[in-house]
Amino acid sequence: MQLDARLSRMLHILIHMDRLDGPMTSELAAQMLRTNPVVVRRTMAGLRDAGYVRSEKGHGGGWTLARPLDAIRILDIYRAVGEPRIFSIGPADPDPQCLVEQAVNASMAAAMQEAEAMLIARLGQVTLAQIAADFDQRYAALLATGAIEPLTGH
Amino acid sequence: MQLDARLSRMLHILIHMDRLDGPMTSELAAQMLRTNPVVVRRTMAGLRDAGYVRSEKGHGGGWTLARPLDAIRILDIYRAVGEPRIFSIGPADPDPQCLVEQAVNASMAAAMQEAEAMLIARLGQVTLAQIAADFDQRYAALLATGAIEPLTGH
DNA sequence: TGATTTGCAACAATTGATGTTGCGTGATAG
DNA sequence: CTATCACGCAACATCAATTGTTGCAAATCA
Repeated sequence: MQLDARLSRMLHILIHMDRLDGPMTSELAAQMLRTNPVVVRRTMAGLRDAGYVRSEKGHGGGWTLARPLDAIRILDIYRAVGEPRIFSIGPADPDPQCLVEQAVNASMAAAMQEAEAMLIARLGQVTLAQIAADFDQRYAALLATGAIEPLTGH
Repeated sequence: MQLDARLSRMLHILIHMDRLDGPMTSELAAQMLRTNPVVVRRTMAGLRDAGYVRSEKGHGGGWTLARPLDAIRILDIYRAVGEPRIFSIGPADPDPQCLVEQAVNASMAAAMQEAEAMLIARLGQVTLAQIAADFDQRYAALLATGAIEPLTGH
């Protein structure tokens, strides 16, 4: 498998959702993510169960934010999508008989747990509102250069 | 794919190689790793090219260490196996047009680069001799409990 | 009633490490 | 000199998890 993009995709969609008035359909989200509405529903299901978004069926239905962006941290979404595996490297056998292999695993696990703890801590410090603010800056900067027109979607 | 165990496997085998007098055949290494000699040769090829091991063909041939364990860091082996991808999570599109997605990517990349830098730093601080010393402690501890007999392979 | 939209199950596609087979090459023993 | 051993390498199969896709049921609203 290549990279697991579920977290990135959800962050992306949630910020768009915040800027949209009215619910966002899975169809629209899928277009933004260049994927399939089913993939959107499947991934978003975790966010709904965790209370970060709501879904409505039928006419005028779709997805809406259940909390403001400043009340959602990246870490919250990471957990809501099921805390996917962070590392693609790891031990051959997590609980080996061989004492050499046990020593190798212990050494690697210590280093990786430290790195993981740092990453988790970082994800807990950044809110989606901060990412949205970064977007606003990028948008304003592009406007200033004349590279894009005001009000032409992002 | 599940976990990429090439680094762990090579660390494991290199320490065994150090404790063995005479070359280690790919066949023996494969038994230790519960895999195939071809997998061993394929993965070990990088270590040979980087100068950490030597390989000899024919009768009495096999693999031997080219440096003492205290002159090999985990980081060296990580690089010798081709610096495999560390994270299994990542952006949907590494260079998106969408400014929202750019902001998301920037935020995630910053956190992940910090974690990666910490991991790399840790891997650069641990030598294989240190892991071997940890093994020796585990071995002595098991001997003391009477759980194993002296000189019965590990 | 019909159109819209989510919910969900089932299955195919994709990707990269890993597993496997086969053959060539070099080295050593006898 | 021949047989055996062991690496080198190419080619292909296997596996696992996300992603992609199809189909159908259920709910909502005009």
